Amino acid sequence: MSTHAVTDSWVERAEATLAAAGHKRGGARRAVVELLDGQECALTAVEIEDALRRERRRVSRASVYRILDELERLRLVQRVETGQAMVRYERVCEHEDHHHHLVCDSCGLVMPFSDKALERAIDKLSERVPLTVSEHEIVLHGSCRDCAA
Amino acid sequence: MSTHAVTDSWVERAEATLAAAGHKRGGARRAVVELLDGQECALTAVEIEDALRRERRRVSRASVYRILDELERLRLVQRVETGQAMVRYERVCEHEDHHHHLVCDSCGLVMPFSDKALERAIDKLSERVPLTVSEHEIVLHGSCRDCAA
DNA sequence: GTTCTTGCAAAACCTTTGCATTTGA
DNA sequence: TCAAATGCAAAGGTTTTGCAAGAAC
Repeated sequence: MSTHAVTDSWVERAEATLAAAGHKRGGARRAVVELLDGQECALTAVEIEDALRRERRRVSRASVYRILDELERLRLVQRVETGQAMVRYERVCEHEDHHHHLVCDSCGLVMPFSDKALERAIDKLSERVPLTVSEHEIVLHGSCRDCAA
Repeated sequence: MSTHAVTDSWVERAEATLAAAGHKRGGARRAVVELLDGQECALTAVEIEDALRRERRRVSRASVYRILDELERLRLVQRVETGQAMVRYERVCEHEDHHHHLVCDSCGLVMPFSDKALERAIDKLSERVPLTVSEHEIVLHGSCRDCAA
């Protein structure tokens, strides 16, 4: 659903956006950006730190948070609130289809899904509401197949 | 949109459900339940504590959390995740129309909204997804009228 | 050389837990 | 009398911040 041919386009956009915003390059940020680019779904800061440690690219937790914060400000990543105490983050791809999340409340599994009818309903609705809507987030909670069994 | 004629029905249902679950009555819980019943939208634990202090019904923060936790377990209240660091809680009314939330990212204002087409889209979608869906949450982010001006 | 980046440790913040006391049935 | 409810203080877990050293431009 996400990483097809153009593996590096989001990374490239991220680098360009960061440079345009006056940032210098740094190893920690590069590691986080590259990791996020390879993910199908949203990760927590701790998961990011652990994944990087596993690939021997240790980055301090404070840096992970600072980097995510900056990427979010530049709209390169977005937060995903799943009601699981820790915030999750995932890259934002222009042109690629927008997805939302399914959360298994029993084991914590998070999966992406997308639905055109839902997006249409949201778009129409967004025009009739007392808010200039910039983003929306939809989370479905329940039991995944393993847990429901 | 919410509190019309039957002001006390949710409070009564809450009392009955709590009693049926083997709970005794207590002043702190009664204060929280009555406060929630008068709200149009979701509050955080701290907001609840402050509101109760203002009406001279001081309840310790630990009790507020314990009470909300129990009310949530009994499905009398539900959590609302708005991406604002603190979890919000609001009462759950059967038969009353289900609503979702608009969040102003600049001032933090939270408003309810509801939309039939959106609910239909969610219901249909819920059948086609690899999760037995029990709940869903929709949050629209943007700028409220005051902040967009 | 100046500014951004990073790590470490400490702080801040929200939420939960342990324990002793009070209260309800 | 027994179980539940409550307050207080302490602990837990996530996220943020201060500061100094290092890297980029």
